Amino acid sequence: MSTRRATISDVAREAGVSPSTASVVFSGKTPVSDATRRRVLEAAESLGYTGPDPRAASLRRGRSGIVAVVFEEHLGRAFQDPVKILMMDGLTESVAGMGAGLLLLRDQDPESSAPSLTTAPVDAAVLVGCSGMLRESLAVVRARGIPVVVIEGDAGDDVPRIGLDNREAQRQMASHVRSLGHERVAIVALPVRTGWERGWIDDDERIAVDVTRNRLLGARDVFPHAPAFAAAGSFIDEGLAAGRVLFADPAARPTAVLAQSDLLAAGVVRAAEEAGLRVPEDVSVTGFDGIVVDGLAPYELTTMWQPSADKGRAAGEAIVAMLQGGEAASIRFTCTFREGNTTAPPA
Amino acid sequence: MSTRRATISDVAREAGVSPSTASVVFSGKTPVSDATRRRVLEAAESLGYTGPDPRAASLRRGRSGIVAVVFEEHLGRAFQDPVKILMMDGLTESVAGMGAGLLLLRDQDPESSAPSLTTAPVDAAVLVGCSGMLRESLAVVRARGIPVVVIEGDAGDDVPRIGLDNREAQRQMASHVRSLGHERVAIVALPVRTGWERGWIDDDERIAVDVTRNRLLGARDVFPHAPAFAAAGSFIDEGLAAGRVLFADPAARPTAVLAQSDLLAAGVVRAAEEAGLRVPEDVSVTGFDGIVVDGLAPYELTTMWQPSADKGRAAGEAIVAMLQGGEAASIRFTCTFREGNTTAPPA
DNA sequence: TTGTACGCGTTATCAC
DNA sequence: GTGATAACGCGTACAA
Repeated sequence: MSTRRATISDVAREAGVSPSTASVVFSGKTPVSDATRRRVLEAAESLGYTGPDPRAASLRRGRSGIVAVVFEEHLGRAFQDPVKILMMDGLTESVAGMGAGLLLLRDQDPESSAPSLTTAPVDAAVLVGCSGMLRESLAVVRARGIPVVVIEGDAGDDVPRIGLDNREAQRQMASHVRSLGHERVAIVALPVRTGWERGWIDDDERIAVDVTRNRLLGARDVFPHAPAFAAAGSFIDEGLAAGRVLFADPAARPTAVLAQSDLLAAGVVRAAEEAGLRVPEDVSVTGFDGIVVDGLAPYELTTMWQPSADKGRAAGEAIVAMLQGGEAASIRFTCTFREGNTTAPPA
Repeated sequence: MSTRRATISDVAREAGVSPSTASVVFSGKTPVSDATRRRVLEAAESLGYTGPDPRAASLRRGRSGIVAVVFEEHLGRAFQDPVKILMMDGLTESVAGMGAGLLLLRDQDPESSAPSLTTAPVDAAVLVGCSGMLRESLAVVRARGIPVVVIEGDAGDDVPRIGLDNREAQRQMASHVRSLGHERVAIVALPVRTGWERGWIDDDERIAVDVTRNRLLGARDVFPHAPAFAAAGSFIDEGLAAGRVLFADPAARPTAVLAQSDLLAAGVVRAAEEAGLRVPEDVSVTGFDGIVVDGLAPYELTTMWQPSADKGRAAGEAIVAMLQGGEAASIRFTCTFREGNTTAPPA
C-alpha cells in the first residue's frame, strides 16, 4: 500500500461525518456542533492530517493569496534601494491586511527556467517599473483577469499607476537652486535604461526610464541646457563616480548639482569633499527621496521628500479594490521640499 | 450563458483534439506534430485561452514552484540588514535555478489574517532565524512533508541548518584584540530576543537569539567578564547609542569594543568620535560580517567576514536536494578574519 | 446542523 | 503522435 497523505475525506470517514462537514470544521464558515468538531479534530489528529492542502484550496477558491511583486532588476539591487524597501514595507502591510503574501519575481527572459508571472499562481501583480520584456507576460496576465498595478512606470493606459509628481517636484527643486542664484548647474541622473552604464546623456529623447526622464524634464524646465550625467544605479558610489567627473575640470565645474536621488547626492557630496570643495559654500548639492542617508552627517541634504511607503500601501489598496471587482484609479503622490544644509548661494 | 473563462478542454474541443493533447502542446513534455500544435494554438487564440491555470497545474503536479522565506521580524527591518540582503540574493539565485520563486512571509500570530506557512501553497520553506511562534506552524508544515531549512537558527535537530562558526569566529577576533594588549574590553551585542529594547545583558543564559549567544560566548572565551550591552537591532544608530553608553564615563571606558556586527561597529566608531576619542589610538573597535559600510571611510573595520550569499545559496541547494527526495546536511560556514584600521594596541 | 453530488482545470499514465 | 481515463483535494450549492 502506498503511504499517501490523509485527505479531508479520510478524516471525515474516520470521524464518521461527511467531507463537507469536515471541511466546514476547518474553514469555520458554518457553525458546527461542538461534539462534531471535536470528533473531526480527533480524527485529524489520529490520521496526522494537518489541515486543507493549500494547493487544492486555492484551485477551488480561485484565489491563492499571493500577490506578485515584479522588479525589473536584480533583486539584490532592488533591496539596496531604501526607497524600494520603504515601498515594499507599505505594500506588505496593505497586502497582509487582505490575507495575502508577496511573491518576489523578476522581469526576465521568458525562456529562463525561473518562475514568471505566467506560471506562478498569483491573484494579482504589482510591477515596480515596467520595462520591455515584461510587456508580453503582462498581456497574458491581464487576459486572465488578474489585477495589475504599476509603481513608477507605464504599463499602458488601462493599468493603474502609482507614481509621483516627479517633473513638478524636480522643477520645484531646480527653481529653488536658481533662486539662490546658480546658473552653472549639472544634473546627476538615475539610469537611462536597464543595463545602462554610467555616462553623459546625449539625447533626452532616448530615456527609457520614466522616473529618470520626468525628473530630467523638471530640471530642464528651469535649466534647459544643464549637462546631465546618468549613473548606473542609485548608489552612493555611483554618485561619487559621477561627482568626480563633474568636478574633474576646475574651470568648468558647476556651482550646483541636482542629483536625482539622495544616494547619488550623498556620493556627489563625497566627491566634492574629495576635490577639496566645500558644500554648500563652493558647490550646492540637492537630492531626491528624503531618505535618511547613513554616514552623511553632519550634512543634511536639501531634497524632495517622497511618500515611499504610501506608494506601496496605495498599490496594495488598489489591488484589494480590483480583486473585489472594483476599479482602481491611478494616483500621483506629491513630493515635499525639504531644505537641508547642502545648498547655498554660489560663492 | 455565463461568461466563464476558456479552459484547456474548451480549447481541445475547438481544435478537435483531446484535452491531454492540448495539455501537451502547452507543457511541451511530449512531442506533438506541427499540424496539431498549430490547430491547438489557433483554437487557444480564438478562445482567448492564455495557457494552463497555475492553480490547477500546481494541484495536479503537487508543486507550486514557490518557496517561502520566513523572517522573524518586520520585513522592512530585515531588508535593512545588508547581510540578509546578500543572503536573499544567494537564495533567489539558487531557487530560481529550480524554477521557483520566493514568497515573503513573517513569523507571526497564527490568528492574524496574514498568510502563513500553513495556508500558503509552498513547496518548501527557509526560516531566517527561528523564534517562538514559528515552532507551531513548523510542526504542521513538516508533517506535510514540506522541506524546511533554517538559516542562523535552531528549529530542532531534524531541520538542516545553515550557519556560521559564530563562536569560533568571535573568539578569534577577541584573541586578536587581546593579543594587541587590551584588557578593558566591552561588547556591543545584537538583540537578545525579538522585541528586545537596548540595554545591558545581565544574564548570559537568557539569550534567545542563537547568533547573539554564540558570538557572546566566543568573546567570553577570551574575556569572561567583559560587560555586554545589547542593541535593539543591527543598525549604525544602535551602535551609536550603545557607544554613547560605553563612553559615557571617561574613567571606566573600555580600550576596545567588540561589536557583533559591522553596522553596530560603525556606530560605535561614530560614538567614539563624538566623545573625542580617536579610533584606533584611544579605542579599538571590531565588527562582524565583512560588509561594506557606506559612509565609514576612511575607516575600514577590523572584522570577521562571513559568506552571506553562500549561506543563501546553500539553503537553496539544500531545498533542491530535499525536494528531490534526498537528505540535506547542516552546513557551518567559516568566517575569515580581516584586519582594517580600527584596531591597535591600547595607548 | 449534516450529507450528497459535483465541479474546479489540469496532467500522468498507459494503451493505441 | 494521440486519446481515454482517472485522479489531484477541496468547497459549496442544495437538499434533507
